[in-house]
Amino acid sequence: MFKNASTTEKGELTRNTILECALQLFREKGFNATTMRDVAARAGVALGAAYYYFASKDAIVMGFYERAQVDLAPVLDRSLANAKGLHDRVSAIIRAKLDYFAADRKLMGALSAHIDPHHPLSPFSEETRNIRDRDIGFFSQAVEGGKVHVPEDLKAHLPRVLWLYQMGLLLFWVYDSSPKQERTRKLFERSLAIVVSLIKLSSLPLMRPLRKHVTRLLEIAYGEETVDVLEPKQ
Amino acid sequence: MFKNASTTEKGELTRNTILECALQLFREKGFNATTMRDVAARAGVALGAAYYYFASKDAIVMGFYERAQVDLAPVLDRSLANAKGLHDRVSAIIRAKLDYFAADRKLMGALSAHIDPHHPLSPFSEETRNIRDRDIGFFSQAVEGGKVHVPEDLKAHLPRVLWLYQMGLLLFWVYDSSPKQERTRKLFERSLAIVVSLIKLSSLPLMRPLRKHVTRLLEIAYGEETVDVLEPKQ
DNA sequence: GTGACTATTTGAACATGTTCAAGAATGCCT
DNA sequence: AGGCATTCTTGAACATGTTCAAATAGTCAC
Repeated sequence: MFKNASTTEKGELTRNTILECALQLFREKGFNATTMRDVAARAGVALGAAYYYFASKDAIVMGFYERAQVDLAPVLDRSLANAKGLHDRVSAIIRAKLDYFAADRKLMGALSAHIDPHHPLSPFSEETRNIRDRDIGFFSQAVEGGKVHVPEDLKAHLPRVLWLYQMGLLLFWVYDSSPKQERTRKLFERSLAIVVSLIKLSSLPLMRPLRKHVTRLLEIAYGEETVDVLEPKQ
Repeated sequence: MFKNASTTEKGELTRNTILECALQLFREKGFNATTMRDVAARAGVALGAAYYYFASKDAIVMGFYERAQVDLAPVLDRSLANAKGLHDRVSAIIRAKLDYFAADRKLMGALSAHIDPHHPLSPFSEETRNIRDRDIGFFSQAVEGGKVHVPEDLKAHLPRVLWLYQMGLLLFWVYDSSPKQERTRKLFERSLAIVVSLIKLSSLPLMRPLRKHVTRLLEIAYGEETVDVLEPKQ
């Protein structure tokens, strides 16, 4: 998500300098209080250079996030390799992220402001699909190696549901003003226990009607309904 | 949520003129494409006058929302008076809102952008507590007159949960690009059926452990934990 | 009417995100 | 070396949200 892919080492160096200086300033003064003029000055370039490499102020944060995804991939692979059950695997993924982003919690708020799926920086947008799909991929792996039998109909949706669950948690965490975000920690522990229990219960024959309802709901929400759109209301 | 409460009829007139003209322009051109200079010009006042009455461009939308709450109150009272069961009562409340805001769906997006609870325009902020509590009050009424037995521990939280459910739905609706937001309609129907079923099931003895878990979770999320903060993990 | 005080209105100025035409630097080919 | 194309850099200018000192209008008491 940057404006001009540098084709030279010199350009790459300038881009990285701008990115690093911006992140420094964001951490020191906050995203909102840092101006692009501040960034350009610290990087020792002209204001226009910042815009040559980054489409907008927000896009700098996206640059950070994209790099984070690259950094995190090996960490997540390792975490998954070391965790056995579904609970531990999902927990490991989310913890790895909370740890990685701990020093930049405030900065994450600049990303979380983009709810509109049409905004290029939104977690739900077409432009960020690549990041999203890779992230969801880790949850797929968590489910696959989680030693819990998940019914096929739910299994198709579960990685994305877990991803949404994670996004909700991260959002709560970003704005959690409790000491060391302990509220998020507690919420995480308890909610994950419930989520995993519900997943385990989902294959019970007793749960089938509810499960059908829920998967149907997810299809609607994702805009991925199957052909029975004229199905009569039950 | 306006900056200067008008003490004169003249001031009140000017404020309303600015508000009406702004809303016109927001509907015609969209919130983002409308400038405060556009607003001032259409209202026939100076740019500074707009800021004398409204703290910011966003605050104009909040002015609209506050007025909507006033408009909606009698509608919601009537809707509740005409609906009998919990499902119908909650449905009536949410439908009334979807209907009222139908012509201004895009404009609602300007409000929904404020996730940060510390932002004065956020649905979760201290500044909007008054609006929030009144809205939650309607859900309390829906629960009270809904002819469903709700266990006491859950009952304390249910109006707020239903309010959150509604906010999620409205958010989905704001960004729903399907024809006539039919996806929202389907999601609403199905999800409300599930929500009401879960509420009905909540008083079963079988559900007590889960219910305890969930109410505990809600307490954490709201930052309203009771004294057993040192409770050992089970 | 005058003076004091308050409320309202004004528009130039400011702050900051963003744009863009022009110039400089670099690399390749003849 | 010169010419050309591409990339990078610049900073003035623009757009728009916002501020604020000064001017104007209105009210009340004397």
